Amino acid sequence: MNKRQTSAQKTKRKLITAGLELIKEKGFDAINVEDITKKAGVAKGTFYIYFKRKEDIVLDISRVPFGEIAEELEKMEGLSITEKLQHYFHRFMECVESCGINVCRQWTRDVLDPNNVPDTKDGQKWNYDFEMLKNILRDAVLSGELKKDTPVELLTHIIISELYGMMTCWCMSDGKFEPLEWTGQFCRIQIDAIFKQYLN
Amino acid sequence: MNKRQTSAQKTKRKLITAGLELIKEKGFDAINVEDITKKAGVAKGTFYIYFKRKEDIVLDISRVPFGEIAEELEKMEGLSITEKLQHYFHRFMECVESCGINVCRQWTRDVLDPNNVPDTKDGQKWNYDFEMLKNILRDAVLSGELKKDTPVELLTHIIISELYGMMTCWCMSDGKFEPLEWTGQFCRIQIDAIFKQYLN
DNA sequence: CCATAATAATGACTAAAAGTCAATGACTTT
DNA sequence: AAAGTCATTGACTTTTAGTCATTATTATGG
Repeated sequence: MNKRQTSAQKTKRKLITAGLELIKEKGFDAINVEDITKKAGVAKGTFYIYFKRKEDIVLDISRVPFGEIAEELEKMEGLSITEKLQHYFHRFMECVESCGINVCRQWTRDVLDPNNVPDTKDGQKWNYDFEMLKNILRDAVLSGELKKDTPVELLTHIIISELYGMMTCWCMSDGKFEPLEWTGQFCRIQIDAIFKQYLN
Repeated sequence: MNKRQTSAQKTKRKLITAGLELIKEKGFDAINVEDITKKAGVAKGTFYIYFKRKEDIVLDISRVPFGEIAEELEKMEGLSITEKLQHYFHRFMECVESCGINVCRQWTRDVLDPNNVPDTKDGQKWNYDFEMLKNILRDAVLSGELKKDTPVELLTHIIISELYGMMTCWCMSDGKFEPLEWTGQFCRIQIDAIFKQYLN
């Protein structure tokens, strides 16, 4: 990587860091693009080199922690499908907690309309949770862990629905409960109920 | 009700109708306040007599169908708690479908931050689903249908999380599945799993 | 090492639209 | 019928997202 690419990466990182801090503290609607660039120590126009629209920075902010979980899950070996999902739920809510309610709010707002989510370099929508979870379920079908007639696509939607449901509800309630307590108490039950009929 | 009040009510209804049609068709972000007032046949300023902010109209738009369900549920007699909730899930998704994806998207965006949700005349936040569901669960505890140590508040959050999870997921997937099929296939399972340990 | 090309960064500027408010006149009250 | 109330208006202000011609910096190649 040459000097130019390094400094460009550095600038983007400065924007993401500044954005994260400001959104966490004040909320997305309460700040403007210039607040972010001032905090990052760059000019306003620079923001639009790295992000097409103001909202787009939130996807990059959350891609850092949430992207890690997806990688973890893909690497994981020797666990049952339900154990894998329980782990995923737990880590997801850990990220929700660490990102904070304002970031989660705006993130959810963004992904509600996939047309507003820009493709990344590798041509995937941010919401690659979906493809990743679907692959894991499909593998479980192929390996015989799940029955052949398992409706993989629908089940994937249900898992996503559980994850984003928890997050949405947490935001709506203004953070009235502990995400991790929640997953601890109910994830197992929900996942077991969903998969019961499809486990071999 | 005198002539003034009647005409004011009529104007508000015109705005809500115009707003619903435009948002359904084009999406909330793609229209502006003047589009709505033009369609309703009033001046721009009139909008701000009835709604503090542009977003606020969406809450009134969705309050019509979703408010009805809450009333239905409160009136319902002679049903078990799980039957009541199944009915609620079903009706909720019926409303989701009839409102259409653009309205649901903006509605979800709005309620994600309760601070942005204005109180209604009766001093309640829009999200009175929560209070209503909590009351139903509390009644079930009092009547002995549910155990005394049922964590009513937490269970209410979980039900809300299931409802809004389905809706969020539907919006995220750009309407890739049928909400009613979904509830038909999975509601009973989810609700049974959640309540199993608390039923007497 | 210098000339030229390529790219990153700048910040003044434009455009769009949210939200305000003083003025108007239709309706209500006394 | 005079005074008062309140819904309505639309021109105006304000805010801010997003653009773009220009400048600064780094890479390239003869």
